[in-house]
Amino acid sequence: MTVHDPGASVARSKPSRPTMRDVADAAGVGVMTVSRVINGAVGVRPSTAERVREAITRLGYQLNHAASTLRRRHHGSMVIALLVDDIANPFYAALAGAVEEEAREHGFTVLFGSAKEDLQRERELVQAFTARRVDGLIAVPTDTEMWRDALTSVTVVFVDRPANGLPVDSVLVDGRSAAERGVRHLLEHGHTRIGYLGDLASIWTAQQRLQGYRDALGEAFDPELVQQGLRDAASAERAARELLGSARPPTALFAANDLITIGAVRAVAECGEGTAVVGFDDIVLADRLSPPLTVLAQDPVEIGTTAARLLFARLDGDDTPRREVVLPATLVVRGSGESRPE
Amino acid sequence: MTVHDPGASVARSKPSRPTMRDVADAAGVGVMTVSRVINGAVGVRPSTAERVREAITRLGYQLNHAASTLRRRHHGSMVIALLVDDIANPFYAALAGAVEEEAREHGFTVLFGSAKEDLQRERELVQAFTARRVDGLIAVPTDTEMWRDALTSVTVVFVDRPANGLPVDSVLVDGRSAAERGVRHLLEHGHTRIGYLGDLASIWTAQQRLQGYRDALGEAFDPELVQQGLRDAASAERAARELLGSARPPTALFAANDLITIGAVRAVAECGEGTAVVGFDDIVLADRLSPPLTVLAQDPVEIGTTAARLLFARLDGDDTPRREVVLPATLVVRGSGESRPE
DNA sequence: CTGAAAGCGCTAACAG
DNA sequence: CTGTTAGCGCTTTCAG
Repeated sequence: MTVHDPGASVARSKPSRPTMRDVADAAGVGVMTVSRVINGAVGVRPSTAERVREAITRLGYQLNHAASTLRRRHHGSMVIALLVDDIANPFYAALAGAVEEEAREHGFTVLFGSAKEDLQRERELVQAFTARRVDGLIAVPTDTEMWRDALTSVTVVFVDRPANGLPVDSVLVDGRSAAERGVRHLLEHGHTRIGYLGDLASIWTAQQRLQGYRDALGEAFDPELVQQGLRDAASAERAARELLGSARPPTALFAANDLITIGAVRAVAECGEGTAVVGFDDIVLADRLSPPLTVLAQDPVEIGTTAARLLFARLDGDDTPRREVVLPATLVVRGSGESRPE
Repeated sequence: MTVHDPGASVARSKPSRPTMRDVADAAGVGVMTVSRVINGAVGVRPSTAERVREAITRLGYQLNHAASTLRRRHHGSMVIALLVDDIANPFYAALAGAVEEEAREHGFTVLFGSAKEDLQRERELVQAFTARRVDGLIAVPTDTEMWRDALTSVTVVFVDRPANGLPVDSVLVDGRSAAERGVRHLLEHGHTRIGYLGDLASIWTAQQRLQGYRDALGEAFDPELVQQGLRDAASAERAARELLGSARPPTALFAANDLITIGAVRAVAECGEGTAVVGFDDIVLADRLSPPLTVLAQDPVEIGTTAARLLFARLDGDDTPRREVVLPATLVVRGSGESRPE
C-alpha cells in the first residue's frame, strides 16, 4: 500500500476543473448569467453579479478559453505565434521581447518556436501554430513557398526575409547597403584584402550582405577570401583562423552576423593581431573589447515592434495593400575597423 | 468603389476554414471516418483512408486542436508555458531555447511571457496560461503565494526560486555558495573593500547572493559598500560609479548578475582603472575584455533542460515526492578578479 | 470496418 | 435583468 503525503507529494491527476455549470449551480443562477459576469457584466444586477463572483473565487473557477472561442466565431484565439531561427540568439531574444510587449498591450499571448534553418521543423511549427488557431504569425521564413497555404488561414508578417510576391507584410533591414558601407569603411582605411565570413548561402540576409561586400569591392573581389555556411561562433572562428593562416592572409575581416563576429574576434585575438574587424549586429560590451568593435548595428527591438504593429493593424481590420518596411543598420565606429594594414 | 487586387492586397477576413464535416462530405464518408484517419487510421479500409486524405489536402483541411481537446478529457492541450523575468535577457533566452528543445521532443508547443518582476503582470500571465489550459508551466515565480491556486489546475516547475513548501519541483542554483566563493576569491587577492552591486532585495536569488557576500566578508562587511535595486546595466553603471567616486572607494566589485556586470565593467573602465571585478553569470566574449572577466558561470541551458525534464516526467505520470535540484555556478578565473589592490 | 447520436464548455440568439 | 435552446468542431460511445 502506498501512502501519499499531500503536502510533500506533487499533485497528480489534476481534479477536473470546475465548469461554468458548477459556478452557476453554486450561485443559484443560470450559466448565461455566469458568462455575462465573466465577460464584463452588462445587464446583470449587482447583487447577482456579486454572488456569482463569490462562487467563482470559492470554486477557483477559470474560464476555458478554448471552449469559449470555439463558439464565438469572429473572436479569435487571442494568441499570436513567433517563429524565429533560434530564440537563444540574443538578437532574436530582443526581438521576441519587443513582440511580447506589443502583444501584451493588445491582450494577446505569444507562442514561439525556433526553426533552426530546418525546413521540416519550420513546417511542423507552422502546422502546430495553425492547428492551435493562432490569430497571427510573425515569422523569419526559411522557405517562402511553403507559406502559401498558411496564409489562407492566418495573418502573417515576415521578418528578415522578403515576401517574394506573397500577400504578406514584411519588415526588412537593408543589409546590402549596410554591408557595402561597412566594407567601404575598411577600404577607406587602406585595406584591400578583406575576408568575408558569412552564414548559409541559402539565407536571404546572408546573400544580401555578401552582395554588399561584392558591391563595395568591385573588381577587387576575390572568392578565395569568402567563407560561408557558418552557423555558430565556433565554426566562424575556425573559418577565420583558416583565412588568417593562409599564404596571403586578409588584413581585415567582415563578419556577417553576431555569432560570426564573436568567432572572428576570437580568431583575430589569438592569431591575427592587428587584423581589422567590422561585424554585422551589435554585441553587448562591444565598446569594451580591445580594440572596441566597429559594427553595423540593427535594432532588434525596433524590428520586433514594427512587425507586431503591422500584424495587429491587420488584425484590427487594416486591409490596405501589403507593406514592406525597410529599416537601416547603422555603422558604429569604435576602433576595430579603423586600424590600417601594416 | 474599391478595387481589390488579390495579388497585392493582404488577405483579410480569412474565409472560415473547412471543418471535418466538409472533408467527410467531400470524401463521401462520415465524420468519424475522417477523425479516425487523422488520428492514425486504425481500422479504416486503405482505399477509404486514401480518399479521405485526398479530400483533406484538396480542401486544405487542418484539425482544430482546441475543439479536439475539448472533447477528449484526458488528452491535454499539448502546450506548456514558460514564464521568465525577461525573455530579452540572454540568460533567459538560452534557458528558453533549452526548454523549447525538450518540449519539441515531446511534441509540445511553448507559450512564453515576461513578468518583469511585476506581480500584476505575473498574475495576468498565469491567468492567460491557465485559461488556455496549458498542461505544464515552467516559471521564475515572483510571488510564491499567488501560485497556490494555479497549482490545482496545472503542473508547475519553479526555476531560480524555491518552492517555499508548495508541492512543486524546482531547479535552483546555489547562488549563496557561488557568491561566497567569488568574494573569497577577491579576498584571497588582497582586497578588503569589496563593493556589492545587486538586483532588487525582494528577489530570492539576489538575497542568496548578498548572503554569500556577507558570509565571505564576515566582520569586514560594510553596508556602505552595498548597492541594491539595480534592474539594468545603466542603473548598475551609475551605482558602480557612485561607489568608485566615494571618499574611500572599494578596490573590487562584486556584480550579482549579467546585466549588473555589464554596468560594472563600464564604470570600472571609465572611472575605476584597476578595480577588480567578479561577475555573476557568464557574458559573451567575457574572455576578450580587458582585463578578461572573472565570473561565476551558471548554465542556463542545463537549468532549462532540467526543468523541462522534471515537468515532462510529471506529465508522463511520475508522482514521486517533489524534487529540488540544485545546480552549481562555477568560478571561471580570467583576470579581472585577480588584480591586487595598490 | 463504418456511421449516428451525444456531449465537451462555452456563447449567440432568443425568449420571458 | 435572467434563463433556455441550439450548436461551435471535434471525439466518445454504441449500434450496425
